[in-house]
Formats: sequence, structure tokens, C-alpha cells
Amino acid sequence: MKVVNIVGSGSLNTELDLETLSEEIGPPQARYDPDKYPGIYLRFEKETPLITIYRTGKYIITGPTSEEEVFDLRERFLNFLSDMDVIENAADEWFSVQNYVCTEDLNQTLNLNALAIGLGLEQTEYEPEQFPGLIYRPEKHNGVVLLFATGRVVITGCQSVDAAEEIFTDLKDDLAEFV
DNA sequence: TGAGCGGCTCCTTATATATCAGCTTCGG
DNA sequence: CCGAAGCTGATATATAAGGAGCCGCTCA
Repeated sequence: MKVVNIVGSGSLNTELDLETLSEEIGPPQARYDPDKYPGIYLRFEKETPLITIYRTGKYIITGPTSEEEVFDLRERFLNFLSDMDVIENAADEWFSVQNYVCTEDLNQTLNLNALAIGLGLEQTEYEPEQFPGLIYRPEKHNGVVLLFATGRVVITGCQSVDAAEEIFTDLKDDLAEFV
């Protein structure tokens, strides 16, 4: 199971002046175009996860590939704002991970038409003319699975890696029954 | 009839996955 | 000059966020 993306969100619990803040940080770390989108995009280094900051003090982190990375980045972000005197203390008790995107490989090609029937037509959507992957929503889980004819699998919508792994384990068990 | 408000959809960002159309570029 | 090859952007999935725009409803 490989984690390819994590989305986390938190709140600084204070209103922010985005115009001033974006100027204080400055490009290229901060990008702010309120006509295009109401948040500041903050990236500490190129090719690293993105933090989106809102007027209300809420923020989103997108792009980390491990739990350690997402929490380290959150800490760095809070310290950064604290050093700039934007916030008083580097604490934020509301932060939580909202979504994990994971990939896996079944190491076998799949007949997606047969799979749609096997997994249950009510839990699956497969319209190859619209999208080449089969969308599977397991009844007993919150996550959503994308299955491809190559055997590659994308699992998204999970609040933990364990949840994603559970979905994959159940998927393999289901496949063993009718493949 | 029109003002106001609530609810809804879309936009944007990250990311894997694959398949199409449409476009540019390159070689013979 | 034309076919092939390569590239780009659309398609779909989840999720947070704020704002714009839209629709329908209620009340004066």
C-alpha cells in the first residue's frame, strides 16, 4: 500500500488579513489571487506539499505522502506564523487528516465488466466511454476504490491508512471468490 | 412584484490511475 | 506534405476550504 496524497485541515482560530499576509510572506512561497480563488497558496519549497490559507484562519494541507510528513509540515507552518507574529502560539487542536489517497497493484489484469457484476452493480459504476476505471463503493467502508483493467487500484476517501488497507484486503477476498 | 435568504453547484489544490480527442512537432 | 509520435487536457474519485453565481421559496 503506497500513500500518494494526504489532505489535512485545521484552524488557527483567528481571522487573517490575507492581503497583508501574502505580501509579508511574498512570492514565490506565497501566491494570492483573490479574483481566482479566496485562499493564499503557501509552499515552503518547490515540489513540496501545498498549504492553502483562508480569511477565517482555516487552512488545508495537500500533497504529503506520509502521516509524519503532514504533521511535520503542520508544525513548521504554525511555527512559521508564530515567528511572524501572525498567531500567538504554535498550537492548533483542530487539525486532522481528512483524506488518504493510496495505490495498490493486484498484479493481474481485470475484466472490469465481469467485476462490475461480481462486486455488485449497485456498488459499482463502470462507463469506459466516460472513464476507463471502475468505481467501486464498498458497502461496509467509507472509502472509494478505482479499479483498472491493468490491475492497478486507487483507494481514496479514507481517514486512515489502516482503513485503506482494510478495504484492499476485503477486495482481494472478494476477488478470490469469483475470479 | 421584488427583496432577502437558504441551499446548492462550481471553482481550486494535491494525487494515483487510464483513455480519449485534439494539438504540435518531427522525420522521411 | 503527410503519417506517426509525443504531449496536453479533458474525463472520474475523495477531501477540506471561501466565494461567486444560481435557483427556489417565503414574506411583505
